[in-house]
Amino acid sequence: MKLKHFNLQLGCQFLKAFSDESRIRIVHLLFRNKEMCISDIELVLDFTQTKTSRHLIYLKNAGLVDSRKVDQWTYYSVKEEVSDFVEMIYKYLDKDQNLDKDLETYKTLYNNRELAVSRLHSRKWSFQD
Amino acid sequence: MKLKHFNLQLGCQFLKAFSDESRIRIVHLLFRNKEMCISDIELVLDFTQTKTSRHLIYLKNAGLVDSRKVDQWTYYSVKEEVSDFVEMIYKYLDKDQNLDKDLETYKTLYNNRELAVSRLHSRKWSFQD
DNA sequence: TGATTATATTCGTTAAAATGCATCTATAAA
DNA sequence: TTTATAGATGCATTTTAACGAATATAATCA
Repeated sequence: MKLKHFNLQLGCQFLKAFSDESRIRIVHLLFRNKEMCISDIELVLDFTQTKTSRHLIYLKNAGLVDSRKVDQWTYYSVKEEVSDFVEMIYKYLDKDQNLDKDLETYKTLYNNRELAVSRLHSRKWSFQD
Repeated sequence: MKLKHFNLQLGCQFLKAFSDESRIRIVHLLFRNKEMCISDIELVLDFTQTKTSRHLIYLKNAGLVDSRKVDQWTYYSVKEEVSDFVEMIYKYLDKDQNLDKDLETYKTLYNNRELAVSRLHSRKWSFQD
């Protein structure tokens, strides 16, 4: 954690963000896959668009994630300043298999090129060629 | 953490327990002072009786604390099986000074013999003598 | 036994959180 | 320019959480 002004309220805010199972699963995906857009998270976790978008905005307001816009997609990622905190949390939560299943689902969809990020990555390849 | 069956739901339950500032302060006191009764926690944190009792029952149901009855007092303590988890949490939260203030308040009241636990301890001394 | 003290619980209120449906906006593609 | 897609948001609903006041219970003490 490289946060300059850490206090009880902020810690409480972070922990509140992790008090919801949906958000735990979302942040886990972001943490393992670097960045993801709303529609891909929807697909992997089988959440509605509203639910997914709202949780990501919540996480952004809580100071846990960043976002960047690429064409019509908004890619979210875990903020660098809180990566220590997030890593600490998942050191414990990772013992659960359901989180692994989410990663498996992600991989399958990614390999089948059903995710928006697949296209982003192949675009990167063509830039590199 | 020496929990045999740790899973996402349990982790979520633990984190939910820490999503409330009052509970963060309560568990902090228990963690640092080994065990405390409701009335002492009330005094130190300036909480009402109802509020204090309910949060402790919440924490007990969540599997984070144990309780033992001594005369008319109920002493609560952090469960041994989750002490690793709790320690991890406070490794981050301890950066906040407000938690220190609570400990100071405890010490002052303790030294002034205004806490029920003071009497419990002096009873222990007399047993040892 | 009656009074006191510590804690739990019942009842009711208020606030916050989670979520869906429908809609709006922005961007890209046809 | 129309159409399609991604994402945000307004509105409404349901659930959950936090909390106080009053009361019940249990144990101690005079």
